[in-house]
Amino acid sequence: MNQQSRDNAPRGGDGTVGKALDVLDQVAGYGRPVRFAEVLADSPHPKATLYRLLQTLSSTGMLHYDEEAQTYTLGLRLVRLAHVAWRQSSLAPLARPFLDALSADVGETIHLAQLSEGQVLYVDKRNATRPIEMYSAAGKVGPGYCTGVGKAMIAHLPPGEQDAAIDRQSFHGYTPHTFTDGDSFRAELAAIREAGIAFDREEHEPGIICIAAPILTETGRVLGALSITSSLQRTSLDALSDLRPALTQTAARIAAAARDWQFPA
Amino acid sequence: MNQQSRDNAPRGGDGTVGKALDVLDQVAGYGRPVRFAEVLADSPHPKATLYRLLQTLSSTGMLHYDEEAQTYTLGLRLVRLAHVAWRQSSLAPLARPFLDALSADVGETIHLAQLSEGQVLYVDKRNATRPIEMYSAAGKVGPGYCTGVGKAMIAHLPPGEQDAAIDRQSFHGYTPHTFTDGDSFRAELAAIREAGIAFDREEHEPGIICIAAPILTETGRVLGALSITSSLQRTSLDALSDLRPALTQTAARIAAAARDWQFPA
DNA sequence: GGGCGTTGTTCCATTTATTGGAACCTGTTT
DNA sequence: AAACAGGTTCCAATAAATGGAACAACGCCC
Repeated sequence: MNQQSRDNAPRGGDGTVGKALDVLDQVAGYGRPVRFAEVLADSPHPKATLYRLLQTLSSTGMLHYDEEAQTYTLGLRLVRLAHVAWRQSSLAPLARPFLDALSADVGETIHLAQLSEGQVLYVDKRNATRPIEMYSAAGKVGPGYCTGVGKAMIAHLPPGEQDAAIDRQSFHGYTPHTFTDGDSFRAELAAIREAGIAFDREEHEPGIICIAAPILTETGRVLGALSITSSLQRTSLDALSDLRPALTQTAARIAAAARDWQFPA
Repeated sequence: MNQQSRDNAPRGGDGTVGKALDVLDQVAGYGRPVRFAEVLADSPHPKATLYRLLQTLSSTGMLHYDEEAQTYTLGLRLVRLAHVAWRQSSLAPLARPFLDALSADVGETIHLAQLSEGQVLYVDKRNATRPIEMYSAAGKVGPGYCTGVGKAMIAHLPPGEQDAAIDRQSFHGYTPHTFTDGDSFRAELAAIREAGIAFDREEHEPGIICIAAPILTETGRVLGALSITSSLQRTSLDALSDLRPALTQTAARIAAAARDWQFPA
């Protein structure tokens, strides 16, 4: 919620549908029921326009209007759609056994992420102590420019998409180590592409470091990224680097599984 | 997927946004990557219109277009939105402890459902043997007119919404016991409202029976429904009826929790 | 290798929906 | 009673969606 409002810059732009979906994102951003006036205050649209957008979204089931409380909440139609989206376009169901194996192997926190609108969407997670509840991890969003997984994915994007992704970054300085401008970030991306692996050197949270590898198809397309995260209190970047073989091997296995598993039809 | 294609009649209708969302539903309905021509074949829209609709949805991140395979899949933006929708407008997170208690108490399969567009959306589930994986249950959709939870919810809808919900039913005869027309269904609804409880007498699947109770606010608004399901091999409707107190008590507790838990803000 | 059907994409005048300023309700406060 | 804020409706100007048809890009069969 805090960093979401900072890094979210959806600007779907395109036509009426884009505007409607932006409103949807906005309502989602509150994370709680909201009244018309609240939405209006944060909206670029005039009153009547926003009113009808909300009405349209409600009548289509994407939003739910609570007449008692006069508030809008996200609709159940979204949950329905997302269930399909999850199984269909997320690596999580497929990668699960590989994550389990890696987790048992290295015993550190593991993230599986994909790129959504230039941001990092965590689709699965493993914790050292005990596995964290699955759905709570799915759907969490983080910045792309200062996380290991984000940098690993953006670094391996084709040039055009990479530029688009960089344009979407907000470059907020979370820590002294955060890249805060496009130029130094591009240099970092080049280094990552060279090395085939990305590090998070306390760029998002102080004391938190990680090593991340992209998950790529045979043709080099970015499917997602995998990371092993820890803290400086427990380990060091050098020590994390020792886990690189396990990490890249798991990433390769997930990529292979993704290739074999298109269309059971 | 099988019964989904039979009972799905979203017809969001309203304006351009409604059409776009219908296309989204359609793509979701395939449950796999689809090509343009496939979508076109099942679409009421002319080629050019559908083309731009898909383009718009892709550019907004609701759909993802795979250039390699030339296929459309649901986009990750949906997963992102749905995560919020799940926590915000689903009873599941709140009802979880009560479901656990009921499950431990009665030892039968338990469903927690909500009404979405006239259909039943299962938002949580407990199994007698061992708890089923949570997310796989969330998002599953079933018919409203031949499930215990569906009938319990529709029976307690205010008249206008009830009519709208009945209009959305497809009344497919799954079994000899299924209600297949609006009139007999309305009579059943009246009986359910009278009794305060609904039974599924093998109306959806042969041999499967259940007892279901609505979850209502103090003002009588339908929040969802709760059911205990079993099979005729293991028990009977009479035996299930004995569980009625446990069921209604749990439903009441969930309703109370929902009342207390609006806006922690 | 040249026709030829299939699939996907673009064009553009017509049609239709969206827009937003302003007026209008409705319940609440001073 | 009057002022007020949050909601809702109207309607002509405006911008977007529409879809028929023409166009491009393959792959396939002869």
